[in-house]
Amino acid sequence: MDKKSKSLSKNQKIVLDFIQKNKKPVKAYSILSNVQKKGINAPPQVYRALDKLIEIGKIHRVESQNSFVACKISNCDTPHKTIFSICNSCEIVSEINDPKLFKNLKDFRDKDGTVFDGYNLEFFGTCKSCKNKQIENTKH
Amino acid sequence: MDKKSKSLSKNQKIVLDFIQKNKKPVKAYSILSNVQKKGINAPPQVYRALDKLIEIGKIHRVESQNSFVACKISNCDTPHKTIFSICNSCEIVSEINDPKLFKNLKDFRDKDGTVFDGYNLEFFGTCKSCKNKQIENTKH
DNA sequence: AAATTTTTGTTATATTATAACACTATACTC
DNA sequence: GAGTATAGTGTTATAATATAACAAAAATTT
Ligand SMILES: [Zn+2]
Ligand SMILES: [Zn+2]
Ligand SMILES: [Zn+2]
Ligand SMILES: [Zn+2]
Repeated sequence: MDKKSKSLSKNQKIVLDFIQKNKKPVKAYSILSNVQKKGINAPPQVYRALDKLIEIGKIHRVESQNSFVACKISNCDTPHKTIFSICNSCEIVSEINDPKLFKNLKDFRDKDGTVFDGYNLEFFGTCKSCKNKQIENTKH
Repeated sequence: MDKKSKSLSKNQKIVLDFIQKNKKPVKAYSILSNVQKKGINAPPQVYRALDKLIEIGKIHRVESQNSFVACKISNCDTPHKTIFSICNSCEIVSEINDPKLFKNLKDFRDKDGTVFDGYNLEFFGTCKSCKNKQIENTKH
């Protein structure tokens, strides 16, 4: 029985459910205030659930934002092998599923020949929607 | 006159000097406590200097550690194009200078064709020194 | 020298995350 | 199924990281 098929605890379900409902990444204290009606009262309850959900790969942490987002890649059952694109303007985050890039990163060795267990890659730019808005604004 | 050749202010010099003296990344409040004797009294003074030093590429932020490290790549004059290897055990950080990987990341486009301004890549593993220590320990 | 921009110093506060402890639920083992 | 180990819960307090806001000084530009 692998990690993924183990059933989640009550708090883990509540937190995961809230993260999955959001298109954008969410912050820990935003999660907290949104799930208080479900009986989660304090930060440690949220952070514990987050830790577990990250460990089993259901969510990822967006390091540059201190935020958390649901995994969008069905077979992403491990944590710490993540690639995101992040819009500098609207802060929307997309998980990137690019086989060639995966391979490049998986095969990477440093000068010593050290193999790495995991990685996190975050690309920064302006998303299509924000770019269009900027063009709109310069027209007027 | 490019950003790099502009001379640094007093506080910027103090903070950069301290970061460069350290082999490992340093935390903001560790910087603060270590430079108080030089007349830097409060967090904003440190964070402002850090922001500027990051902007001009003299230092980088290690996102997964909330820490700051001097740039080790002479021609790394832009921020936000960074690759690090990080030891899970001793937390030592090395900036990676790998032309092939640079090219892969520079050339990456998402499905939309969006071009990215920058990226941050952090590899996680066990450094050679820590791996050797682990082997030592299993011997006894 | 006046105006603008950058940097400084300071106080207060916001945001993010964990320590510690007592207790409960679930899973595992014999 | 009783005993035991493991994982999860609830709670309070506090640690660690980062920024807002404002007034003053210094450096740079015009
Ligand atoms: Zn994923
Ligand atoms: Zn956007
Ligand atoms: Zn660098
Ligand atoms: Zn190490």
